[in-house]
Amino acid sequence: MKPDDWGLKPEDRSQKTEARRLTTFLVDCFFMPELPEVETIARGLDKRVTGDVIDSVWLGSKPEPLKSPAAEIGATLEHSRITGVRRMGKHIVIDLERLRSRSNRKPKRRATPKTSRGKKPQARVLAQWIVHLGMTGSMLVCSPGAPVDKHTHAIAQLASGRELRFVDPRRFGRLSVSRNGGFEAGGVEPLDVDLETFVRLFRGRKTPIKSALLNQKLLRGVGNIYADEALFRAGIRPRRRAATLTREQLGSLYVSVQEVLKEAIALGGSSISDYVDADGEEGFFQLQHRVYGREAEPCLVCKAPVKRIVIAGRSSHYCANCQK
DNA sequence: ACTATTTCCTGGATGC
DNA sequence: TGCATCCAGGAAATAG
Repeated sequence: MKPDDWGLKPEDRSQKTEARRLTTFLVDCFFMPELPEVETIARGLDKRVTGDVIDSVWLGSKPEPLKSPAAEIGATLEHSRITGVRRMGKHIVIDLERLRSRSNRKPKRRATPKTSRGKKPQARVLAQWIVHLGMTGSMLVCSPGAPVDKHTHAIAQLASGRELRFVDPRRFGRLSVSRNGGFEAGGVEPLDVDLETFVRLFRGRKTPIKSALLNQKLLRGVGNIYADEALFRAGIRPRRRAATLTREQLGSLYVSVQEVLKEAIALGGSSISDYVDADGEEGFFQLQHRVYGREAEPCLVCKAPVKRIVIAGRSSHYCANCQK
């Protein structure tokens, strides 16, 4: 898109705006992982690594990405079979089934806990590997020979001969394990929640609706981009206090949030197949943003310039004409 | 109990 | 050319 297409003279745009647009574009290239991206990545991983066994684990020396003690992560992941990969909020949850180690198998120790004795023949010790991608994190399924990125923080060697790698240059991502498989993400799933529960989330809240949408303890999975997009579609300004929204507006927001997320998942799902492969990083189609990153560009509905303000330290984009 | 603000972290772009 | 500064983001920590 060239300046001419926007109907604006180049001198109308400040250099700062230009720089910000460029930055937003670059951020886009990283595919900031919000709910739809994480969903797509989790599905891709599920297809690739479910059934495989983690033989051994290497963890990097940088402490930030590790939320659980390194020793605990290692002990939990090694000798575990991956039974599935799914998404909870913005978290990737890798379900694990602990396998008895070789040394334990020899003495034929009784593996069945007393509580379930007689019900099931073999004990299934469940655990979970929880991954949060932060801003720039990625989970790659690689061949062992693939060059190791310098920002690699964890490598799980799989019995199939492949490796599952966690790479994150900015180290906002987090790794942790849940030894009993009881990870709780907090908040409700935007795509599962019913309208009544959704409406109740915002009752009596004085905080701007944008902040409430970003609060993972209320709704989990919505990030800065999809919050802006959902509010635009619902015709609600990001600074509106949550409690002041009418029931009708909340209903509209409910629909918009689900619409935006579902559309993004559909787009991701159709093109993500190679994203998690180190060699096949083709990226994936993204939902056409209507306001996010479009400061000073004409609103796609009314042509008024899109505004940018800062809420809770995050840039927020909206059309002052279409959103009330 | 809520809400608002600050902090962490890097790489790429800009400013002087 | 180079060095300092800014900026993006999620969530935990801190302050009010």
